Parts: sequence; C-alpha cells; structure tokens
Amino acid sequence: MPTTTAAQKRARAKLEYDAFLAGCPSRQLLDRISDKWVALILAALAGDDSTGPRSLRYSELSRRLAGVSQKMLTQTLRSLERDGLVTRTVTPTVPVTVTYDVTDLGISLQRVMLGLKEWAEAHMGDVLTNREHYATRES
Amino acid sequence: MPTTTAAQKRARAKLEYDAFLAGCPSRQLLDRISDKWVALILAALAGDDSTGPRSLRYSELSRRLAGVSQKMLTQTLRSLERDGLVTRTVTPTVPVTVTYDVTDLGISLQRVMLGLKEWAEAHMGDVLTNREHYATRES
DNA sequence: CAGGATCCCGCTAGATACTG
DNA sequence: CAGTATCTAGCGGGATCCTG
Repeated sequence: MPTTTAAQKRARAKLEYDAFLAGCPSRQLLDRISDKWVALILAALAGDDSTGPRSLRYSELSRRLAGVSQKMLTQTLRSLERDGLVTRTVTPTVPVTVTYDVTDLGISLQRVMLGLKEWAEAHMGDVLTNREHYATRES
Repeated sequence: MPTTTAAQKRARAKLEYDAFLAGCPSRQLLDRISDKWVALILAALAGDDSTGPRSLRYSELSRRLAGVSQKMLTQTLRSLERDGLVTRTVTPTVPVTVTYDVTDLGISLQRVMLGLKEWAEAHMGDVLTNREHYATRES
C-alpha cells in the first residue's frame, strides 16, 4: 500500500529544493562570505583604512586577527586561495616566508562587502533598538 | 611563579577581540543575513521577480521555501520581526490568519542583498572555475 | 615561521509529535 | 492554519600537540 506517497513526495521536493539552493550563486556567495573570518581577512589584505591593498605574512594576519586560531586562519586562507580570491606566495628563505595578497576578484568582492559595511553602520543601530524594544515589551 | 602570564595575556587579548567583533555592526549584519533562510524570506516578501513587496501568509511562505522546516521558518520570522525587518499581522478569522510584510528597513536591506546577488551572478562562475582548477592540479 | 594532524565540545538545524 | 515543545545527531570550530 503506497500510504507513504505523500511523505515521499515531500522528501523529494525538499531534495530538489536543496539542490536548487546549493546551485544558486547568491546562496554560494552568502555561504562564502559568512565564514567568520573571510570578511576580516579580505579587509586586512585590501587595506582596512584607506590605504590600498597590501601583502601580509601569515604571522601578520594572525596578529591582526587576534581571535583566530591557526586552524581556522589556515583553513580560511586555503579556501580563499582555492577560490581565486587571494594568492599565496612562498619565498624559500630560511625560515620560509609566506605572503598573501588579494586578487582583482577579491578586491571586487571586497567592494561589495563595503556596501554591506555601509548599510550596517547606517542601520544596525535601528535594528538593535528594535531588538531591545521587542525584548522589553510583554504580550 | 607567574609562568602563565603569556597564556593569560593571549586569552585576555582574545576575549577583548571577540568583544570587539561582537559589537561590530558589519559582523552583526553578516551574522544576520547569513542565516540560511533570511535572504529567501526577504526576497519572497520583497517580490522575487520585479513586482513590488507583497504580503504572504505563513503557509504561503512555507510553500515557497520548500526546504524549510516549520521550526526554522517560525524562528527566522520571529527574529526578523524582532529586528524590525518584517511585520507580523494576526487576523482573528477562524481559523486564524497570519500575514507577514517587509518593512521599509527590510526593503533597504533587501536592496543591499540585491547587490550581493549581482556580484554572485557576475563572478561566482569564476570562483567555481578556480575551485575546480585548484582541485585538479597536483603539487 | 607556517602550518598539519587530532581530539573534542557546544550549538543548532532538523525530525517528530502535539495544540489552540 | 499557524504554530509550540522536545529530542537528537552532525559538524563547525577551538584547543592542543607536532613538524619541515
């Protein structure tokens, strides 16, 4: 007896929808930049202040992003390199020197992130205010 | 013997940095929009296609976002309401009718998200290509 | 210096069942 | 219809130790 038909159809629909989501460029971008450290690394390499892009060594990045673990720093840098957003350059001095630079693609992404930053600075205050009011009202 | 001084200083620095991060508007915004369903809900309420904002009922949202669980849909809607990005309207028909609308603040956020979407559609292909090349090359 | 390899814990998404 | 409540497994991410 195919009494499971309804549940099966829902499950199938969900799979298809998930596949659709996984393939959606916007979704992929969101997944990319929502990594905790991506924005910070990009900002550091692109120049936090109004100076231009700059090379940074692994240890320099580690210092600038005081809260990051080596694991996450390495992992994030690898994924950014893989995606062509930063480049990794090994100079065989002794001990070895590794520098990271943002690519053109990375810079263009960074500009989008600046748009986010501007919205955040303009409106996050309102959001937080709403959040508090919501918390302090009953019924 | 204060041999732990170094480790303690690092731990303290990390806490401060984390606090700094937690208070950073950009970080908060990223945390907000990287929720898996926020972008979809906002897009649905703001009008996926080029039609304007529209009201949607809970069940309509549930259908449009085929992959979402009731729990996550409710939870996400609550948080968006709390932040003043959508409004929730209960009409005491029988059975009860609940509609959701995007606020002006939500619309302005949605516009920022559109910027993300454009970048994604323009450049995510490059990123994926880089990703593949990275995977298929050795050494 | 710049990582690689492991272990492990907390959180959260999801499934399921129930309700006004 | 529009949720609430509970339980659990999976995994992202940190801490720690080790290496070329």
